[in-house]
Amino acid sequence: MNIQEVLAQKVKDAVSSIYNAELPSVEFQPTRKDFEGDVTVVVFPMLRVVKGNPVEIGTKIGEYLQEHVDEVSKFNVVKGFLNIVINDAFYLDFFNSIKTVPDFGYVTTPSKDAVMVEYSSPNTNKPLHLGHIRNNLLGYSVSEILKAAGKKVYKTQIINDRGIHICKSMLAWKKFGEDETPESTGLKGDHLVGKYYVVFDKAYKEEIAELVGKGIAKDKAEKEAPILLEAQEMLRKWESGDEATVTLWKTMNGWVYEGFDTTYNNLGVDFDTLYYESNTYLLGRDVVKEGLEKGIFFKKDDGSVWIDLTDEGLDEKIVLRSDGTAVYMTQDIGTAIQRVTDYPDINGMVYTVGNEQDYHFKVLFLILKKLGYNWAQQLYHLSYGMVDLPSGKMKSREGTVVDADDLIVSMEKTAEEISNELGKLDGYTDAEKKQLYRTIGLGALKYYILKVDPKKRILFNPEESVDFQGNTGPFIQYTYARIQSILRKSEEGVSETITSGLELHQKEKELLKQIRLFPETIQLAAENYSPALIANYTYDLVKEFNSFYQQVSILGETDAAKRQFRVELSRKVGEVIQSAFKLLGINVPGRM
RNA sequence: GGUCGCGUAGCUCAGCUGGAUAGAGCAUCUGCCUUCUAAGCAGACGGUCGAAGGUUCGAAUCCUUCCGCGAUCACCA
Repeated sequence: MNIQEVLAQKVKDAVSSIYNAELPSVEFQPTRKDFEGDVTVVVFPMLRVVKGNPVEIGTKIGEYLQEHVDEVSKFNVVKGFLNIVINDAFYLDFFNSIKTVPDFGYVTTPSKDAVMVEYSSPNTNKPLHLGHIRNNLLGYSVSEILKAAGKKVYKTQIINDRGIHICKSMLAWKKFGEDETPESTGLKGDHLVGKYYVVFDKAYKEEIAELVGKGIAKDKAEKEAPILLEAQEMLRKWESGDEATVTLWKTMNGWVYEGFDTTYNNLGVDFDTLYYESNTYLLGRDVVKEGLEKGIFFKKDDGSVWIDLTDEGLDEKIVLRSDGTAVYMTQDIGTAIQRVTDYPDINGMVYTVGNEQDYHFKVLFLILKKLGYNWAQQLYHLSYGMVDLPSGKMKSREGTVVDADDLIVSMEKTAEEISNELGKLDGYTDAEKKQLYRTIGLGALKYYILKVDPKKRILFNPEESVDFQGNTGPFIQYTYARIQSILRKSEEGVSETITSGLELHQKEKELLKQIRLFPETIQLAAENYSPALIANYTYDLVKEFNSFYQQVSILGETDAAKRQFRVELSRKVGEVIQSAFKLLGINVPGRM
């Protein structure tokens, strides 16, 4: 039983024995820094059951607790708040119990149920940009958090590798590409293909302008521009399996995948399994037919199939076109079912997709529920806000995107500049330095994005570089490096002996309190699918440690038992920083 | 117009399952490196928590209305 449960029971006992009244529940909160105490009981809610002066009630309960609970050493009452001081022995016991636990905070016995987390899911016609970075970091981090909370996780994506937009790049390359390849140009494959996506758009716009110049209406010109018709023809050829088209498609997608792999690798994200739209876009049609027979869907006169969701406060939604072809929704229904078939232990899925698709997922989940899948109760749309620039939305065709690869490089460069300025890396080889710049640069970028509540939009200003001071990744990494430096200089290992009888410094106590919160923070982050909670937790821990570091001498302490304890405490803080950052996909350096 | 989300210090964000005097970082200013890494620490300055009502002993937090910003409401994905 943890201390809070003990206290809750004892408070109830106190009220029962003093006032002969039954408390339904006890409300706790951490004691504010301005008051003495570790945990605070709020007296006000008790007034419903116990009539009287809150201060007097609090005092009586405090006296009772002090007498009946070993861990309670002191108390004070301010207004209706009973502040309780927990004795040092309790914190030392706690520390002894976790000191050598390797993955403290993680649940290491995974549940039988698995959850599949989908993220990234790019189109294969252009390189990844900052928006994808947020998606990737969120999806990866939430996967790691769910794992740490005891879930079995499959990471996946659905690669949008077909469709008219893909044909546009293909066609432009075929017409204007002059057989360029990643090898011949030195361009990364995804960037090369992206270049032709832009080339297409330019040619398309020129054709429209030309047609409009001949007196054709603009909307008509947009539909009849020859290059667009040609792209549509190419899509038809692709769908009918035309060999030359399919070969070109395979070649260019191959370039893109190679490029994506590099970016994913640089970003440090990975996947357990992949789904390709070209394999799944036909899925779901059979399911829709079944659902039609069961009366879940209905057919309109033109043959298109719909679902009526007006009872749920939504509209009617199409699930199959009148010509019998699949829409986005059809495909997603099929893919979801396919995934559960492929991985029968799945009970729940997380879709990491921007909030512009909130409505789509609301509908998708409802449809799957109506189709009677029990796992449909466990679907979650990890909906996140867009990443905007000061100039507004990023648009790849207009070249206003922040390219993922460029951004990573520029973060590394900034890390290098700052490191050189500070000049603390004597004795590091060039390779070690390079590795470190990457760790720090990526740490800054990842933390910057993950510390924000997923559902909020992010305004990214490329002119102002991401900070390396204050509430940032590098600040936390720096603290970790400091701890490692202490450990290198320290002679002491982790002692097997129980630390007891020490009088704790206030800063030590605060650190132990913060460490104690780690397991529940992981659970909370998992329940809320929020890496931001982990980031904020880690920042608080690190701030507390730096304050401790500044005020209390660790290696300079002459009392051997105290020194040993402080070294071990520092080591544990370092371990928690590392564990927490692992959940964010951020590495920590031994020096910096 | 309907639906959903957001609005907290000059800027970027915490806090939101109701609790004490609303917290950090950046920026500005003041101290602290002959002592464990100053990417640090300590402090100052900075707020009608978008507005107005309501519920409550108590509201940034819950409810209603309004204002502002964004998204969405395709036989696109």
